Amino acid sequence: MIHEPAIAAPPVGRATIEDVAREAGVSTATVSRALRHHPYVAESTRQRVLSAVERLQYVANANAARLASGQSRTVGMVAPMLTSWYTSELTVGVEEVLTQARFDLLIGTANSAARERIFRGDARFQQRVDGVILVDVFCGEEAAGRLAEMDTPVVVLGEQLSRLTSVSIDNSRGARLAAKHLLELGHTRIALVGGHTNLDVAKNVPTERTAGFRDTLAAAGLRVQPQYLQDGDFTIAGGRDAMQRLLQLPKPPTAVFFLSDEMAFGALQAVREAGLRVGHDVSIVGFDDHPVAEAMGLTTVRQPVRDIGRLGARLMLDALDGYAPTRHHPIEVSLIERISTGRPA
Amino acid sequence: MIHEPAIAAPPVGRATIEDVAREAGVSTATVSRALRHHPYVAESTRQRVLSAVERLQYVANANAARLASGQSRTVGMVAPMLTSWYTSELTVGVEEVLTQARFDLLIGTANSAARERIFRGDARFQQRVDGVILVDVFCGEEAAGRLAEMDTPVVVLGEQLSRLTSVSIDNSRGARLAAKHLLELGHTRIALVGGHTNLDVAKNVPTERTAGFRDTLAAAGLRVQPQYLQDGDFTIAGGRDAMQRLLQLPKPPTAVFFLSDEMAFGALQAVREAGLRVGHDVSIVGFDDHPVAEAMGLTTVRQPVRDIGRLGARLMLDALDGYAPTRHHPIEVSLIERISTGRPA
DNA sequence: CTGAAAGCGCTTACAG
DNA sequence: CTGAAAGCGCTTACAG
Repeated sequence: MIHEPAIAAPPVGRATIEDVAREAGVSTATVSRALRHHPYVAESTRQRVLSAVERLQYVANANAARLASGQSRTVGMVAPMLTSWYTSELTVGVEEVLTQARFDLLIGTANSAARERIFRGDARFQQRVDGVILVDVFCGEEAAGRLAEMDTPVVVLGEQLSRLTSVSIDNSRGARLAAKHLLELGHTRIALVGGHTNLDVAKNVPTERTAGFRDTLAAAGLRVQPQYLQDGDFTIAGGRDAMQRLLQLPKPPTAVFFLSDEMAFGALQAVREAGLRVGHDVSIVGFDDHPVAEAMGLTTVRQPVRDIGRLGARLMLDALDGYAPTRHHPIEVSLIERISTGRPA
Repeated sequence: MIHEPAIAAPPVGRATIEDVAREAGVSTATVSRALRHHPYVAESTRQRVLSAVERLQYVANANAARLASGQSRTVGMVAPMLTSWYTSELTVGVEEVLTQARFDLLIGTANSAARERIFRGDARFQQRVDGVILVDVFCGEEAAGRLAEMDTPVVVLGEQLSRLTSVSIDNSRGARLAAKHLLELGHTRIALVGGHTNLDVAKNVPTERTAGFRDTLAAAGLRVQPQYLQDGDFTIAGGRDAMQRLLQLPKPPTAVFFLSDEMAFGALQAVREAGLRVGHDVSIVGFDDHPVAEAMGLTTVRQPVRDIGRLGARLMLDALDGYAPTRHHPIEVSLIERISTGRPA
């Protein structure tokens, strides 16, 4: 025996805009307008719609909305080394702002092939997104010019380009702060550990930091001796190896500036393994203010990575709103003094 | 003077399925089938469609596809403390697998209100996703039973629940490995630093680890003295404070087990600040194998967090494919010996 | 301020 | 194996 339901069954699955329209006694067009804060909707009508929405637990189907409006409400982000601390942190900031504005984030890795295509204006990526955030892609002014021509807004993070909206720290200034700190402590035998081999794209980062550091030393009449220049590969292990090489020198440096905190972490370990005391026998300065840096007592140049991501996302939203003066947004760095630096022994 | 284009202008914007159909001389239905590896499409037809797709640089509009098929191709993930290392790492693993399968990931924070709603089967979240991955939500068997009744598949990460598909390490076993290691080194004055205040939800983690650790000590006729039990808040700073308290004891422990690497990082610093040597005066064991642990020389219980995320995502995809035997998937932990542990002085 | 209707670009029974 | 056509759930000129 089959039972007929006594009354019409409630709609299975989620309520649609039509259910809301019926419930509120208006058309679907009005529901759509009321929900998107369209002007020219009578306040009383809006209230009726809102209460129907509440009763029905209505949530608009994003796919339908996007299809109908032709807006994907999605921002693409292209970055190298997705799993690095830096990129994760940036992503968290971007995601935070985007999510709040009900935008989706589509993440792509920037291997060289992918980058090529973006710069050529390949449709595949652009078609799916309303705008693109480029992280540490370092394409140069020429490619940037082409990107500026596209109808898809572009925001660049980590580099300054004259024709694109961009957000980045002043790498040179950060390095100068580090140099100044070491000079003030009285160091003269100063080493610098950077890295190039591991960086497919972001070559300007080591270049700018190295230049800034040298400038400040030069102004004090000092220079980095060739044997005090080491490649640390921008990895923990590389930093450790570089530090070991420095310690084995006949006349080791009394202070070392590492272009990233992770390299400095490796160095702290190397110093300890050598039975020396950090901040005493050797002073160490990093760059980043990695979450673990405080616990390690590492003096470092702090860059607010998550804030950079947040600002980048906000600029993208502005651009999508049509309000987008193309300009560069510099972000402040600062020196955080901890126990890894001290006067030379 | 206005120039008429000599030939029809190429379609502005992206190619649609209709353009492809025209180009290939078939219907849109056939294009759709050919592209989704539908059986019953003649090989020659498929080839023609594929080459038209290539020529037109066609990419299907995901919004339209999702709307038409009724599948969101989106998986929701709910986790506490989105910015913690653990959650980020897990997310990377989940995202990796999902992206590969062309699924989107929608992330939500599991504050208590949000969790409440999920367990009540609130439609808002579920409506937008095909399935939900719950991270460290620790809802208990009762709520899990309700979740199991839903038509939306659920995968739980970090806890074992009888009626849900789940992935987690054996916390007790990890702690036992740590205890065994310290016992074998000859330690008897052993402390344990856990934390409860900072953990809104994942209370079973400290509980299970603590129990496992005590069991192994008990089997050796030892126990953790009350003054050797400290709360480290599961933060770096908390670990440091806890270590300082332990070192100030009239008879400090010779070894300390920290229930997380981050707490252990803080402890390493405290030991160094006290002028003592890690692995010599005090042995320290962590839990996680955080990316920085190796550089710190920290002996720890390794859990493959990213792998857990990957497996969780794969199980979700299986469930969405209809192949989903509900069961628990245990993940192996292992002890990584480094220089932070040694024989008691 | 509001509604009827077309349309966004796909997918999928249904019929052949 | 393939096509015509309906339909997914919205948005948006257009007309009132």
